[in-house]
This record gives sequence, structure tokens and C-alpha cells, in this order.
Amino acid sequence: MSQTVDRALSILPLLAEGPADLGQVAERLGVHKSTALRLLRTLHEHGMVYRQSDQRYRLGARLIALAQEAMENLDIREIGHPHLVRLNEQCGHTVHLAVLEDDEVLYIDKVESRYPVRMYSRIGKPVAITVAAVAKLLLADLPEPERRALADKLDYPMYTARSTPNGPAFLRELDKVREQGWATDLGGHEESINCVAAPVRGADGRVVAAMSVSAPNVVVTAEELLTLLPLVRRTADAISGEYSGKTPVKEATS
Amino acid sequence: MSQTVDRALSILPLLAEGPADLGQVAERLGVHKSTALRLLRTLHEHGMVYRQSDQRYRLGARLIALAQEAMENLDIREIGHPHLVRLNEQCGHTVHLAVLEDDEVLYIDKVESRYPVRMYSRIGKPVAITVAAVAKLLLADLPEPERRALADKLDYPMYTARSTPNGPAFLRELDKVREQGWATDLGGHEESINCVAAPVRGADGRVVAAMSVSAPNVVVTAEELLTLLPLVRRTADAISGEYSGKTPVKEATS
DNA sequence: ACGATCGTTGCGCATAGCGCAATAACCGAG
DNA sequence: CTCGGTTATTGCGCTATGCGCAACGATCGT
Repeated sequence: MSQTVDRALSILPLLAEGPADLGQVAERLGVHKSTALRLLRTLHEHGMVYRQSDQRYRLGARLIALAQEAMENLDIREIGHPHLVRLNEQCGHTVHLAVLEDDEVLYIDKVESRYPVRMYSRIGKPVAITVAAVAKLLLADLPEPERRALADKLDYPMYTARSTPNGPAFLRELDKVREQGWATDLGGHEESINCVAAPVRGADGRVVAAMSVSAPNVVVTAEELLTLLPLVRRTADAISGEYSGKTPVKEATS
Repeated sequence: MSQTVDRALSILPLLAEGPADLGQVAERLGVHKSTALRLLRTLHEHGMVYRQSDQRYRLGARLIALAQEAMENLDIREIGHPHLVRLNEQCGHTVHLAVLEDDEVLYIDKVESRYPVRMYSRIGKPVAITVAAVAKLLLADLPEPERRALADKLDYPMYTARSTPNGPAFLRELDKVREQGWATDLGGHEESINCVAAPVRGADGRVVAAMSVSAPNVVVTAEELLTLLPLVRRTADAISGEYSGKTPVKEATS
């Protein structure tokens, strides 16, 4: 809505790809160099970008500090983390915690697999919303109209042959997930990777987060992974309990 | 330099303190609500802020994703991390890695102590520049005029009786540090906490980062901590070697 | 030492962003 | 269920603000 701010913020993802000099930034923004300079200067004053010795700009450290604070404000993450670690110790696989934000599902925590083969994912990154087990849980809990609207709006990329193909199929899957109280992704995103996921609920019973265990076929079969379901559910319930108890809705005043 | 962007960016640290509603944001910015609304909307579109169910705004997940990417772009951090972990395994204390950015020294990596007593610090947060051992190393390597100018500009808060009291004392300390090639902070920031630090150098010999080991008096005395100096220096040198070898100055093209 | 490239500055014009005030959604209390 | 109070949202007219331009200056490579 605000042109200037819009442009300034567009610089950040651009710099996330790697350092860039003034000319490059101006060109990719489609503005004059003097304009880009002013925007970069303002970003610089706020520590959002940093100018390295060769004059090129990179993302600044204040950004990292802010993100760190943002994460510390996410109580679910703080509460959940030790549980994720324990679960990882018990099963050895990659463990994720995800939340819904606007129309995206994002990982907010991750404990890496103890097996040498890792999977690619990044904290803060949106997940494949139409196939990920955690996404199904979070969306399944949405009120009917929103769920429908969202399902309509989404794209359904066929990552693999088992990806959710379209809106109706997705809504059916969500109904199933809501009913059974857990979800899976069996090769719907990466051919050889399976996940089992369980919901974390707040005091009011609404799903506030979802956690999953993921492992590639080469380590355990889908059947073996499903064996872990009770453990995953128990862990998720433990987080739910702690979360509902400790943090109803309120927030500490500054 | 750009008013609108300036205001928009000022919202972020404000929200880092905790969620806030439109009125609060407008008031703290000193602008009309409609103005704050427009700014927040723009930030929202870029995923920098998120609007939770009670209509209040919090920091968004895109911020976290960007910060994550920013960290992955910091090659020193990537290269250094395994070394920090190994050092921590060997000595058990808290290990930090820091760089200089503009006029601030910031932690970019941290491995927590294995002892129950932890120290407070946060990745991305500026360190106490006049007393921290890592800061001394980074500033000591600055060209004479910049060093002098910076020393002049700084404040010299007396965190403890042993804090660096003023500019001249600081410059003397920096000279000493530069000559000996390592630095300490013996209770200059927190009465009971000591640090030893060593520099990481690039191919051209310039100091690009500094690492430190910190421990409270109650765990080891300052003398015992100094015993670790050779180990710290060896680790820092190992990082220097790898960094100079792998990443001269260049950068991968997108 | 010279030319090309890239960053920086000052300026006048037009637009983009501002505050205002009216409207609309929301919430709690009676 | 209705009624105040509170908070978010919209449209609008004014002017400050951010824009592109073009001239200048720094920097680098050869």
C-alpha cells in the first residue's frame, strides 16, 4: 500500500540471495539509482542492511537480532523445544514444529535427524501447504468457510504422483485428518520421504501448532514410521498441556 | 533519510517487545492511526508482521526466514561453527563468535556452556563494545584514524570497577591487544565473568572475526581460564586457515 | 595518467503519503 | 438483544516528501 516502504522491503529478499551493489539493487527494483540509494541508506540506519568493505550491501545484523526476539516471543516454540529434543532422542529422526500464519504454514523449530541423511527445510520457511502433514492438521482446524476459501485459492503442484491433486481432494483429506486427530504425508512432497504429525492444542481446544517426525524411506519404511504415531501424539499432547496451562491467551506487559 | 521507510522500520523493534494493537503503534510512532495502519499493512504484505486473532500485530515469520538466510550467507559462521562446537566439547564453557558491523560488535554464533550456570547473550545482539574481549580484537585491527574516531565517539559505561573507563585507556588497551594477538575481559562487563578471545584472520591478515571462551568465577578462576588460551588460539587459527583457503573475497553468482 | 564505471549530491516537479473526520466493525454490559 | 464505548477502516484534499534527472566526484584497472 505504501510505495516507498514496499520498495524498501523488496530489497531485503533480494539481498538474501547474496550481496549486491547499488546498481544491481536499483535495476532489480526498477527505480533510479538515487532512489535505491536513499532506500538503502534508510535500511542501513536501522541496521537492516550492512555495507561490506567492497561497498556491496548485505543483510544486516539487526535483522538477525529482531528475528531472534521474534522467536523468543513465540511461547509455543519455547515450551515445545525441549519436547522436540526428547522426541528426537527417542526416535532419532527429524522433528519439526509448525504454525499457521496468514495463508502459510511455517516451520518454527526443527531438530535434525541423527541419521546421516538429512532433509531440506528451514526454520521460517513456508512449507508445501497442500501436502505436508503439519499443514493438514493446521488447516483442518480452520472454520469451514475459511478452509473452503483457502482450499480454493491454493495451487496444487504435483511434487510427486502422490501429491494432493486439487481442492476437493484436499478438503476431503482435511476432513479425514480432523476426524482422526493426526496426519501423514507419505511421499507427497519428496518421493522418498514420509512424515507423521500430531496437533498441539490450546486451552480452548483449537489447534495452535503441529509437530511432525520425518524420515526417508531408506531409513525406515512408512509402516515403521507409523509405529511412532503414539509417541508423537503423546509428545504433542504434553506440549498442549504445558501450553494451555502456562499461557492461556495473555501476554506480559512491557 | 526516507521518512516513510524510517517510520515503518521503527515499528519492528517496537513489536519485538511484544504484540501491540494499532493504537499503541500509532502512539509510539507519534503518527495518526491511519498512517500507522498503512505502514502496518505494507509490512504485513511482506510478511514482516503478522496479525494474530485478537487483531494485535506481532513480528512475522518472513523476518525469521530472512534472518536465517542472512546467517547462511555469513561464511565465517558456517566455517567456524563446527570448530566452536569442538572447542566447547574440549573445555565445556560458553563459546562465542563475533564480527564487526558498522560501529557495533555482534555475536553471530554461540555454543552454550555445559555447566548449569549460563551467561546472558544473544546472537545478533550488540556486545558491550568497550569491554568485551572479542570487541577489543576487532577494533584493535581497525586503521588508526577510524579506531581513534570510534574510540572518541563511544560511551564508556562503568559496568564494573574494572570496565574500561575512557577513550585513551581504551586505545592503550587496543594497542596492547594488537601487539599480543589475543585479548581478555576480566570482570569488565559482569563482575564475575571472565573471557579469553583470539582473532580469526582473512587471507590478507585482517581480522574478520573473533572468538571467545567465557566462564564465571564460580566455575574456573581467571588463571585457569587463561590456561585455555593456546587452545582458543589454535581453534581461531584453524578457522582462519579454512576461511582464507575457501573464501578469498569472491561470492557465488545467483 | 587516463578513461570507464559506480557512487553521490542538489534540485525542481509531481506524486505519494499525511492527518482529519466521518463511518463501520466490534465488544461488553445491562 | 440493544446500547454505549472502543478500535479499526475509508475517502479526501493539502502539502510535504520522495522521485528522476543530470552534473559531479570517487574509485579502479590498465
